Amino acid sequence: MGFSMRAVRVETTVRRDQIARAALALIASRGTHALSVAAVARRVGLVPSAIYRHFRSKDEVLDAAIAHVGDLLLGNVAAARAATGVPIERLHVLLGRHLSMIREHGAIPRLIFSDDVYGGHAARKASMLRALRAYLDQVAEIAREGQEQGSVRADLEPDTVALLFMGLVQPAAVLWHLSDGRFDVSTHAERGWRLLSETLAPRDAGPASAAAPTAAEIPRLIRIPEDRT
Amino acid sequence: MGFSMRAVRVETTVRRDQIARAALALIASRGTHALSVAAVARRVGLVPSAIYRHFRSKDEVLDAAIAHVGDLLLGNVAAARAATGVPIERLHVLLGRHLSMIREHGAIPRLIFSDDVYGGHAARKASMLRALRAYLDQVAEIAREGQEQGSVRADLEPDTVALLFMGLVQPAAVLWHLSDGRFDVSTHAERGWRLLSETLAPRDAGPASAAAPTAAEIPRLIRIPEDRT
DNA sequence: TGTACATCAGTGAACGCGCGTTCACTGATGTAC
DNA sequence: TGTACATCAGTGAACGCGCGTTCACTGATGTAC
Repeated sequence: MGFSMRAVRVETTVRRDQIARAALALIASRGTHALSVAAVARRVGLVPSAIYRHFRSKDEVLDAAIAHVGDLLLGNVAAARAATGVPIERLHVLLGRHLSMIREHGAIPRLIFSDDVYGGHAARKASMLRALRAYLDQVAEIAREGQEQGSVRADLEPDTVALLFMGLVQPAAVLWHLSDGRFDVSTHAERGWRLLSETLAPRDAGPASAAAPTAAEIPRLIRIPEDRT
Repeated sequence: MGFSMRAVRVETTVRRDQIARAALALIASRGTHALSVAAVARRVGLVPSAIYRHFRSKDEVLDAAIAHVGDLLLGNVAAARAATGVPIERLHVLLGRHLSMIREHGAIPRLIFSDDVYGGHAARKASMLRALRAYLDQVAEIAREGQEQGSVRADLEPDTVALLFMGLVQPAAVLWHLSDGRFDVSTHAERGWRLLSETLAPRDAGPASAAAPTAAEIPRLIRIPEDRT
């Protein structure tokens, strides 16, 4: 332990990936201020200055970690799609995967809210927003599929469904983290899901609300106008 | 501008409050890593070392800011209670207040997720959890009042209602921040609220779900076991 | 197949900056007599 | 009412530490001939 040995040379495409993963793991376990170049290097088995062979700055390492988060989220959607063809069940599977992702990589919410994202360059904030939006769009898309086949109320705006879905996950994540894992995420998720799926299901008899607008006349909510930069 | 002048002497109880507010304002506008002793001092009109006449460390300043957040949240509940006596309307008013609080003091979510809270002493994490829990308890209490007078479904666990309420606010906060205010919070909130209030309302005819457990047999969700420290 | 050279990942020492904190001091406000 | 002293908020210089980044170097891998 602790003795030094020259690390084996690895090509930069592989190292970049290792470094991004190490950065994300560090944030997950100890927060973004634990994300030092030295810590990342140690985790990968390199000396701090070696990081600069693969990234131009610490900022770029963070950007790579953020991109990795986006990949993980979309990977969950793909898995949920593969698991079942029934839209409602897809959402249920996705919920479960998202929650267990939080239990493992606590990183996501910490990254989203971290000062490094907010305070950083506008470009980084935008790429985080893009990743989140892509995820929400996927959830909305599943809701839309449900509407087409009649298992989801037609008067709901898919984007609203996506946001409610996100609202099922986020508070759970906050409490879980703050309580050091003592908050019972799965029980909350089950109860929340029961209510959400109940809300999504079409009413058995008659229109739910006479004045409910149709999907067509509701402007999109998640489509945020692009930044002018 | 920029010339120096000895600050007028103010007693420490007042200064402590000024400093806590300044710290929160700084976090709100520029994130927790903008919370330097120097920045806080400048904002209050003091020299950095003067902070140490009122707090033993930067950590204590942060603790004071967190306590202030708790006060703001509970203040919103009191205002909602004062505004109307109808439980459902109270929740609606509270939602509106909470959202405009986010628009002004972006600080809350940033603080909750900040590394300073997570990475800091367990005591700080615990006090943040306590503040949040107190708020959720208040929301649950309002839901319970609604159940007593029959305007909220009796088969819902009040704590679940509180978490769903929080779930209405949080994603909105995230998107609002990431999009630099371009995400339409109030539209999302209105749609989400319409669905939530619909979900809370008792079904007109018959039991919503035959197997739905009664409130009495559901263990409390938000009552997280105390830490053993 | 062998030799010479270019490429590029890894190393460790050194730098400079920001920031939290300490400390001896100043001077105004409040209190004791 | 006046004088002497204690208290305590405010000051500015200085410290030490952590950390991102640079740079000249090493040495293994790949390529040209």
